[in-house]
Amino acid sequence: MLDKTFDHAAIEPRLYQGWEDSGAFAAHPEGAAKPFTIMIPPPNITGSLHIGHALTMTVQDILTRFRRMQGRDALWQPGTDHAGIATQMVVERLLASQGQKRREMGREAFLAHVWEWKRESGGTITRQLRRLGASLDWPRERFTMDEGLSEAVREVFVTLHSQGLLYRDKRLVNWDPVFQTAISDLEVESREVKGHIWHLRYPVEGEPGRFVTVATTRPETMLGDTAVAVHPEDARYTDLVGKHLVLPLTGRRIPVVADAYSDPEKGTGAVKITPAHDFNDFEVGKRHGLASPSVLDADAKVTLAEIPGPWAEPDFLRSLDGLDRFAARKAIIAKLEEMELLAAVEPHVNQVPHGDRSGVPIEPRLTMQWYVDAKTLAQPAIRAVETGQTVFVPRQWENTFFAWMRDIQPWCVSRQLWWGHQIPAWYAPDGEVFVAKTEAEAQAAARAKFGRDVELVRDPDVLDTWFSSALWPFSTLGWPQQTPELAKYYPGDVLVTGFDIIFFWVARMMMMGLHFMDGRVPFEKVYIHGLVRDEKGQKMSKSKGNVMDPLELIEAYGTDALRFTIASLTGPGRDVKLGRKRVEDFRSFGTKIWNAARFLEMNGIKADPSFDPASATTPLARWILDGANRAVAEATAALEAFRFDEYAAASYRFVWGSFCDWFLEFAKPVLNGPDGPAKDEVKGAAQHVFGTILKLLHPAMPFMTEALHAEFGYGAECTLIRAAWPGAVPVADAEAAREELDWLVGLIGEVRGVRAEMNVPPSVTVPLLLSGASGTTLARAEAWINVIRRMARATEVRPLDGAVPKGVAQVVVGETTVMLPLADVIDLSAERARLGQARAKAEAEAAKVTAKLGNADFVARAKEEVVEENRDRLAAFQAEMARLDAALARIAG
RNA sequence: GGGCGCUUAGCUCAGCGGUAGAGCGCCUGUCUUACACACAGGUGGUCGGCGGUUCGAUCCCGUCAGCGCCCA
Repeated sequence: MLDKTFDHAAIEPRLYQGWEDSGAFAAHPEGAAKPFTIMIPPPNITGSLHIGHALTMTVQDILTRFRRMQGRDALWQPGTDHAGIATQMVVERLLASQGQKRREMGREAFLAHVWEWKRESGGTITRQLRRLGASLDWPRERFTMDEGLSEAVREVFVTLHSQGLLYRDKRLVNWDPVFQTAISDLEVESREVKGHIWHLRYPVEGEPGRFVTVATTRPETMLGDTAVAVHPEDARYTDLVGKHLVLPLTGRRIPVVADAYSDPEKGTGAVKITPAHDFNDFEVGKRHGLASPSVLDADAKVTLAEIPGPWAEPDFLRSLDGLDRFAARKAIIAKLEEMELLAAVEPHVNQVPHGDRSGVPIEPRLTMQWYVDAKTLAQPAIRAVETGQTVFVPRQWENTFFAWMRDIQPWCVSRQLWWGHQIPAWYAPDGEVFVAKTEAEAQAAARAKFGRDVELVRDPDVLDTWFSSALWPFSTLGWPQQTPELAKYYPGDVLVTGFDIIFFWVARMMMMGLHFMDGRVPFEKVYIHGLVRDEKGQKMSKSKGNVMDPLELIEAYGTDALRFTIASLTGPGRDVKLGRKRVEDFRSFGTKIWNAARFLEMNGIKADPSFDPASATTPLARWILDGANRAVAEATAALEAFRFDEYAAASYRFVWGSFCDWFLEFAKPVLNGPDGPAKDEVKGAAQHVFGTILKLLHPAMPFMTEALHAEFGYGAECTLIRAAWPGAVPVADAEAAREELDWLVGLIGEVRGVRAEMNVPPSVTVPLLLSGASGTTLARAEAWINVIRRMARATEVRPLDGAVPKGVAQVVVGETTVMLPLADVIDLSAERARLGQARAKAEAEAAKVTAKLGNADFVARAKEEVVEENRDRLAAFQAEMARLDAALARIAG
């Protein structure tokens, strides 16, 4: 006996264990089945399951389970990401709380702590993915820093370097003063900050009393100014171009240069150029051959090292040495004001770049870093999307991808961190660099170069975390070894992710995949889903206090409820607004299925493989079998098209709206009746369709469906996951069955409607008298008498013979007028009003169609079938009006 | 400033050239022997505004407005 309710807390973990232990999630590279591959976006090892994971992983698991049931050799590749900065931050903080400092303990000891931390805490997210029911092939789990993936990283680094696509360069980078590392453009976010624009007066050399006023938002960098730029066509400054100014404080002579970068409309039209501390100024400096002294160090504190004396204000400059950039700003402004060189101060809202992890303003800093030539690698990736080798779903995201890729900048891949893949480059004492997979190879190269052994020092930096993530689609399959997995599962079928990492990850996988896998894309489709927001559409954040914990929802409502809710809300290109209430609502659907199962069980219905749908003879069996066929077709098409909302809706509609609301009710009289072929057929159809329902819903609701599958004997426990996805079964004369059942549903609906409107209590049952009924209708009424009695609260159904009884309510069903004698309860004027209303409605519709058909243009130009359809509709409305007129006439007297 | 998207019933959203739909909510009944996480019935919309294309526009085009996101 099934329990009264589905005990998710007890059943879900047991079934998951069962699947995992029986190898149900395993891919079979040795098998012949067509593969279906999804690479998990590797969660950070520092992470724990949040609601966004719940969305993306549910979507991936639905696809994986669906394709697996279709007979595909499904590989959903699991793994985690080492997450350089994030992890280093977490461990460093942990150590700090124990009074230990990273730099004091040294690199080796620190890394040992990180690995230790990973062993203890790194498995959190993978345990939580199991709670979500994710059918990942766990024995294949990879980690971006495991030995194999590290080998792939070295291989790629060395190969790109040898191809000239990876190089060292001294350029401006985004420097994060908190983490003391370079970060990529993508890790920088622009934030609005209220600040000021300061107007500084720089004296013109040799013309006492003459000044050029420059406007700047960063006065503290003026120590590093090496020019002032004006627009070449700015008449105000034409005579100054080529002359020199005397930079206050340092006393340095700096030229006035003409450069179109200076915007005459902005500020004063003259702009100070600080090549070492501003990306635009750096470009200007290159064009004019300017020096680029740095005036801020790794901590973003003032350094005088690159500002040679003699200085104009030596005491003041010395007081700045080692001062934080913002303190230096204050000091310099005060000093310039004192010197009467501050012309004006205006309030201003700045767009200030911030480190996305540290949250502090980043500092452009001139350093030597490793770069990947992204521009070159991007070209094949752009072409692959243009030609449809990789298709984004929804398509509009391709624009986002193109916009980024067509304007891509060199990718800075080195990071001044310890946790990550250490760069495989070694330096000789003279600075010569040797890039090699191992130190031995680097030594050999050095020996060949110098003719003797030299002492090599390895580059201390590590690679950007996204460097290894970019290789994920093939490194996880064993590359650079040519493994059977690599041969079978590359390229992947679909990559599922949010739009926020199209640049970070999708674009880079495309570049690396195409480059290292013989021009083959890493995945054929990219499905981009929305963000999870709260029920008001607000982004979830800890500070707003509106975060939802998926694990808490799972505990409260069960995994299936959460997953089905997510599927229902995941429409195309839309964010998912999720509230607790939504999950609670959709849990009802699971309960509904559970109760239907209990009903089947108490009627002795269980799996019966001997039942042949093609041999069904009763309209009821044929109708529900045909309905199941249609639901399967809709759901399958929806899943093929990544329409998770439609998949959920089609399943929901069929299960609740057809199977439970009508079929089970229609079946009750038969099931309560005598044993025999009719009962056997209803039971056969019921178990068959219920089996189909379990399969249909398994991708979205894996646990309850798997439990019921075993309970009803469709198969051993934990075998539904491998059951064949349902297809259409042959059903004889489905059309006729549909017509008959539609009539029945229509009749019951109409009778219920009129009874409710007339306020007839359910306890009052009345006969149904048929007027104008065809032979077919009379035969149907007789055949379904027990159903009609029960569902339409009727005592009997018979043709009207003789006079119309006093006080009837009437409804039109097709050609028939159904009369309900309600002498005691009927309100004649209300009934007249009701019929009048129905007639008015039919008349209004008829008028609309008449007008349409009266339009010569419409008849001449519209498609023939549309015209025909409207003629049919007009006839139907007119017939209905006639019957309603007759009904009104009957009660008139 | 550039780009993308959204605006349909009280709420959340489907539909996207030819009868406006769903779920939830709300209202009215009902503990009808699977289910009150239920059953039955009902209420509710000039499909953001204005133009255009078309025999016909919620749907296509233009424009305006509001909202959201991305990039500068």
